Amino acid sequence: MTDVKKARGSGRERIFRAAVEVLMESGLEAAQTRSVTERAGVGTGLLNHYFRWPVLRAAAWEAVFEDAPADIRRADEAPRAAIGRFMAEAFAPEARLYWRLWIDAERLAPHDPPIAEALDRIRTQLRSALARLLADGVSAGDWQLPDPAATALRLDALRDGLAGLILAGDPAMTTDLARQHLEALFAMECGVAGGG
Amino acid sequence: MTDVKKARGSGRERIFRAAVEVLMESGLEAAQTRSVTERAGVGTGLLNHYFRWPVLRAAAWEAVFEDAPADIRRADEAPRAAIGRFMAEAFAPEARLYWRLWIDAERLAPHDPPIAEALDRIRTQLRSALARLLADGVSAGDWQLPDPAATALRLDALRDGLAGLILAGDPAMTTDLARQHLEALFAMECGVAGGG
DNA sequence: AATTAAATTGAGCAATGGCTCAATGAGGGT
DNA sequence: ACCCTCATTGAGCCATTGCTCAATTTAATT
Repeated sequence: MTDVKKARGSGRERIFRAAVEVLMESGLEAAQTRSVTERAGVGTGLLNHYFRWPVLRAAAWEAVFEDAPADIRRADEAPRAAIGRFMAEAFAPEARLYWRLWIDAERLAPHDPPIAEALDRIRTQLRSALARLLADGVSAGDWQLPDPAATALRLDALRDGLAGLILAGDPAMTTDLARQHLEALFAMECGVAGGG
Repeated sequence: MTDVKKARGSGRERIFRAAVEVLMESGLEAAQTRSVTERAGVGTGLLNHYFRWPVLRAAAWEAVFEDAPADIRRADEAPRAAIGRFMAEAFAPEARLYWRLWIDAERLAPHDPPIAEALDRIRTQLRSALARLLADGVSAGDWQLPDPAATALRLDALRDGLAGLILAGDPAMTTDLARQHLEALFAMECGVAGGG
């Protein structure tokens, strides 16, 4: 070994943390074992000693999204404030990394069981957190929704679709416009007449 | 050469047609040059003599979607009928192949210029065809929409998102449910109160 | 037939990327 | 010291895949 280990912890932990970092930088598909071992400062063999790449990759992916469901509605946050944040953060520049990871996971899921399982877990949690938030807003009288769970699913799916357009470089789609469309859907869901 | 050429035409044409077939069977990412030459019944060198793989792949992809924009609204079809078809066909089993090709293209576009250009062309045509259909329905008094173009974009994006959920194997999403959500959006866009 | 150009072939190149494995190092227990 | 176990290394294996290129066949022209 050279001398200075940048990161603390055992090789196993360092590899896992490095995997998370590499995923955030490169996305799911471009990420490679060599980038991970390089960043962790370990030999290539150690990664394969502790992990299988598809499993490590899925675990690191899940770690990235671990806190997301709880962040839908923060402690003591009013439903209105949480929805405001949801809209504001949905297409914020800082979210780009997460869109890419998310859409990569959707693409890989059919051929990558570990990713499919992780995606299912996080998606279920995210969607029920959003549905709960919407239902709480109804209880609080902030808005009306006939079926909060269905609305959550549509908001989720529309956000996915809009994020996909931005990532795919659709020249007619900007982050601002995407946010407006998402807000338009929410307004319609609440019974306000549709608009552009 | 063996003897019986399955397909007519020059090697160049046979390769192109084989590429289209392989795309439909394998999707954009799984498709390989060897599958194409094998199916075309030609040597591997011939493909590279006439094409560069990324270019051929994008051209074949575009050929698959070539007729789609015109098929949004068929000749002498009433707007109501066309929208009905749009909803019915959006998640039909026969459409699965196209969803996969579409979503593959969105994924590849950032790193694959030929695909990006083809995707842009088809997307623009599809979206304006849908917007025109929606506007015609307004003119015909079939429905009311404050901004048909914006509605077209939202229908487009929601369909993308829902198709992505199905393809990614979301256990909570079925083709029927997806159609209902898409129809729910259209109803809300037209001013009918939202529902699940 | 001879000549030229175009079509066609397929073994093999080169780069990629996950993973193996024999070797080495580092403690812990006796 | 001796042994045993676990951590660690990294050169190299192996499969994949787009693509090259020298050689061959086919076709048209004179």
